[in-house]
Amino acid sequence: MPKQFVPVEHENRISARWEKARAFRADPGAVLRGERKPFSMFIPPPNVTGALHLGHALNNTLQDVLTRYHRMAGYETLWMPGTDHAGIATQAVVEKRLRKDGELKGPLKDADRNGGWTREKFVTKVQEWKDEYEARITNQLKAMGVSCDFSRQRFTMDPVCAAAVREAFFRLFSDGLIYRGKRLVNWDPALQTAVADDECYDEEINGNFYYLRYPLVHASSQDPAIRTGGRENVDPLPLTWGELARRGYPGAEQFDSDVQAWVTVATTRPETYLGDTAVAVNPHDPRAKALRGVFIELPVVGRIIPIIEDEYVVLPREVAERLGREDDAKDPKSAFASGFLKVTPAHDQNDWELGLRHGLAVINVMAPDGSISSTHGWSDVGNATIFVGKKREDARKSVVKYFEEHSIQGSAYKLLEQIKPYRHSVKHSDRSKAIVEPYLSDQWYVKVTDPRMAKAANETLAKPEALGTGHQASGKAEDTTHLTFHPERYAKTFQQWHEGIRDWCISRQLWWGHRIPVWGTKQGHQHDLRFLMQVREWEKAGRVFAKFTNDQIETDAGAGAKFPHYICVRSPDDREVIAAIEADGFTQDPDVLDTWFSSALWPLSTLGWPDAAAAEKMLPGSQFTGLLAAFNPSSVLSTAREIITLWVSRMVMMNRYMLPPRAPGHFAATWRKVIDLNREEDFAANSKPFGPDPNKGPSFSDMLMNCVDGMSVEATRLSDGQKVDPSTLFTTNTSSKDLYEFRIQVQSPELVKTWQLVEAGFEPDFTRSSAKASTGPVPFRNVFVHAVVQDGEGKKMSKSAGNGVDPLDIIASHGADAMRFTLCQMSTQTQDVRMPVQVDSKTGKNTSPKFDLGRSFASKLWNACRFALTMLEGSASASTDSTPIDPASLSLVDRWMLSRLQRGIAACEKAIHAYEFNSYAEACYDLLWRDFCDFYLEAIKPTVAQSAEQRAVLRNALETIVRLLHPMMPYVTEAAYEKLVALPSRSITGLTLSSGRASQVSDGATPLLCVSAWPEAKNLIDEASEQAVQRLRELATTINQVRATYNVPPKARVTLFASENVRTLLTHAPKVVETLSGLNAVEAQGAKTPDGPGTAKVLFEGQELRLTGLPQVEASEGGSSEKDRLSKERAEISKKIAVLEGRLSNPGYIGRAPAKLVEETKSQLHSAQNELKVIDDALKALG
RNA sequence: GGGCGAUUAGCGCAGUUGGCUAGCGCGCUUCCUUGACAUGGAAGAGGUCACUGGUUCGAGUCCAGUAUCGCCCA
Repeated sequence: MPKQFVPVEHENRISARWEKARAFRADPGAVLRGERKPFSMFIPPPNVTGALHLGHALNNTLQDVLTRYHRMAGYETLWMPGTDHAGIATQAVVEKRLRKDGELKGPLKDADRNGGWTREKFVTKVQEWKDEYEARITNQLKAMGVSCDFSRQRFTMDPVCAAAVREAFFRLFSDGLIYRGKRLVNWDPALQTAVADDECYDEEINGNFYYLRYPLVHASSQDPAIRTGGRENVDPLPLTWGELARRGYPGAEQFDSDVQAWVTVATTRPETYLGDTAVAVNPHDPRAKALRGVFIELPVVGRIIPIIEDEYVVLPREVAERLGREDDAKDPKSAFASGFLKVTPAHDQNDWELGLRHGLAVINVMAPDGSISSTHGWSDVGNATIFVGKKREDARKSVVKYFEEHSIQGSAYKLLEQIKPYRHSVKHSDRSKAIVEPYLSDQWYVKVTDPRMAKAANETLAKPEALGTGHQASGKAEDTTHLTFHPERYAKTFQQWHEGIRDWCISRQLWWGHRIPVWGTKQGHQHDLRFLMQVREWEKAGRVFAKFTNDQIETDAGAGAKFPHYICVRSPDDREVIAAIEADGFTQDPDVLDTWFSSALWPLSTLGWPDAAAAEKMLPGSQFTGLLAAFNPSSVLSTAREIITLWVSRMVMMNRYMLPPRAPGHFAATWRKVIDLNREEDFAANSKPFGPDPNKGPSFSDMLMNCVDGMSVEATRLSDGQKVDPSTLFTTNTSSKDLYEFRIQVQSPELVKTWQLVEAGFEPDFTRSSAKASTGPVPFRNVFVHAVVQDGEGKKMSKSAGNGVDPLDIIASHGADAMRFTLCQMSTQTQDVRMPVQVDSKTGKNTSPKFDLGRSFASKLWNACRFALTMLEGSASASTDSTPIDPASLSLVDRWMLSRLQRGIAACEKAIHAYEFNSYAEACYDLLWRDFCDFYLEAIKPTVAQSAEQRAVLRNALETIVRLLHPMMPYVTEAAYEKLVALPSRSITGLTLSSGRASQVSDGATPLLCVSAWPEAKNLIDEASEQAVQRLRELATTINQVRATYNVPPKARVTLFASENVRTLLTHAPKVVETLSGLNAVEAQGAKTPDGPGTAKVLFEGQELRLTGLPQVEASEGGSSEKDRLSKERAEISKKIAVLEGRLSNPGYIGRAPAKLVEETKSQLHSAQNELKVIDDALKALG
């Protein structure tokens, strides 16, 4: 074996072995035939926007630990890999790259200015980017050593995923859960698309509060102009300060009574005043009463708008204080507030809501690029054309300038009262960095506020008492509708998210993504009646779903109904429908779906939903059959905190909505298949028996004729929808030949193996409408939320901050195992973990000293193997005995080692089941380093060459440790296993190291560890041995302390004079302490025990032993350092005695503490007092 | 604004139903290139467990409040 473990010499080679053996390929049949329990996970698909970072490395390491552990523990494991198309992010980076290369000029979607970029051409370009990064990400994952089933890798825009998106959209649309809505959205004026909240970030900017004076006028609320926001036929009369004073307006007297009065609004965005449709005042404001029924004439625009009262308006601080409203006065905004709020429903979220409450008009004054525009919903422009066409920033300057240069009519009061600097946080778009504009636009929404969505998601948190946890063996009723969070507290985040959820805007004005499968017409389109009747027919056949604002199409359409129509087309391949509706003037919606729409379907689409057979046709050579039944619900989802709201929620809603409820047991309750009895092969195939054993299984027709218990079968003739008695089919009666849909209802899943249904071509029934309730399974039973990796200062790692660490750099410098061990080791239950970042002076790359720990640990394992191998190889021929060794026949240290192994196995299992990865790492560390290397290897050195039994224990112990470590450190353990497995072995009763599936799943070389079994131990715990070894190690430490005190050279041997009691202990472990503490002999203590220079007293368990053969140092020197040591020890013991005495003198303690504890305290005190006495004697002897 | 987390040795962190004389790794000091491993070994220094109260025989641990830092959602 080479002296060092050099990761690069093994990693690729071992990866290739795994790949060749197809070691990570999941077999749904093994689950559905009941051979193995399933363990499945869906990878949170990384964005193809960029390469993986350390956060990914952490998450994927933890997932791999879970996967590899369960694979070894005998589960059929599927870890589904894949990537996400990340619509807006990827489009933005590709646009940026094209601009940088000079290939793209002007706005992408502006055909006249973009240099000939069409949608198709651009998508091809993005596809290239995606291919590049998908490959890069896959390579990174493989370099990390993860055991994904790469043969099933998916991409959210591949044909299989696209089919799922299409079907899900169609169903939601048909069920009324997708609608078109006009709302304020976060608008990115640079990319010209709606963006989600999570695609925005807040950043503080230096802005201003502008104080604008709005002149008051008389008007009537009956005036149509006010309701519509127009100004026609209105000739408003100015309202003067004199009038306001008479109305009781505080402070009105200080102005000339014949001057037109005004109110001052404070705003950070003066340019939006063009779209104001009201001014709001707090009803508690003393000025509010006097303003009732008063109107405002917007300068330049001339629009007449009302003054409304709403509690939302912040009171100015001095007003709030005068009113005694302390909470209001504390609001930092109150320092800037004028008490009057301009209301622009089309350009501010809060104003939008105010507008809804007060029924205000909504006037959009901007174009999609953020410039002021009179063609996007603004008609009463008046004299404000001077602002039209200006960009937001320019418009702001112009408006301010105008207000500064103009005054209230007939007075010297400027329209601009003042400007105050104001620092405030503003939403920016993640992708373009542009300031987000709240923008009124038509978008598609999923009605997640419907109980079938949000409520159904929250219902998963209520844990049914009777059901077990997710991983229980089948046979009992299994819980498929409950979700458990780890750590538990995140359930609250999940729950509160759904309680406050708003409908989900799913349309994005992008080119990269799933095109929305809806065709629409413009308002006023004239339809042909016969065409509309045809649409109805297609709708009945499930090929389209049409939405009309009025459902009376037969009558209205003929009269040329004037409302927008939308038609959702179910299949992208339905050329007939698409051609017909396009001929009628329908065009497909240009927008694409939010990326999360396809991500939400990830647990479905990756498993071939909705149609496994169709998916297999799309990808020749692929296998989707049975995947969904076997692996959904999956076992656990491992993800980051912010993902709970973004992704977890949506997957839960979709899975529950789209999938049929599960039968008690594990699989679907209803199974469906369409058979064409016209076709000879269908008839023949389905008349035969089926199942894993063609000779034994019930025949298909038996099943159909209700001959199998626990099932009921119904058949429907598709041509006319008639129910048919299944027992009349599959005869030679030619009249029965037709297309039939068979539905099998499984009542007792134990009686019929799901696999038989799958093999017979049945699928869980996904066609049944789920419109009434969501009762389907959760997509995963557990959600594990991992910590966020930060840098040493607690800052988020990011490229721009330059504090990111690239996993590939760490793999190159330390090895994948070292990285993985370190990540596990630091993965605690807290929210954040810190990773101090340093720049490597040699490579200039970011790294962290934390990874040294992992490298040392891998190295330790390698060297332990090397030593063990020299011991085992040298004497390999000595024993060919194959009978298991009885642990009782073994030596003390061997029994101790076995006992530690059993505890180590249990500790690892407990930690992994609890998602406590740091505990798992720690358990491995202690077992390998502290127990196996520090003690066991040292302890057996004198005897192992002579003892075949001890060599067997050594080999078994090492192999156990290698197996325990494998999920965390797959490469070094696999490499070590290659060496170990070549040696003959002899088993030990109670310790099982099974070869698992290594004989079936192989690359033809030595058996692979990754498909071998997790170690099992029983009846190996040996308290007595553990106690004895504890004593031995303490004795060795004590002697070493004395040696250090007297500066005994390491090679020098000393002699121990010990009591009978101690010598008995030592004989149980011959030469162990001798080796650990450099003793040349152990003698009986007695009258002849040497004393004086060259000797020292050793205090052990309250006894005084003696060491001789120490260097003849100056008595004073050795004595004084020994005195220092003893004094210190005395102080500690005294302190301990004080504590223990204090405790025992407390009557409450004696009375209330458990008796066992009190006894323990007493004996502790006793031995402490004993030790103190010995120390005092020793000190006295030293003078 | 709502929710959550953190605060323990110079640094990074454990400490899961209260029993602790508070541990681990790195770093630091002294010594050792002993035959698996210097990516190692032996010995050692270093802490009022953020603060203030409370519950309890007993609090790093439970409760209330304060401070600081951070995250998520608005």
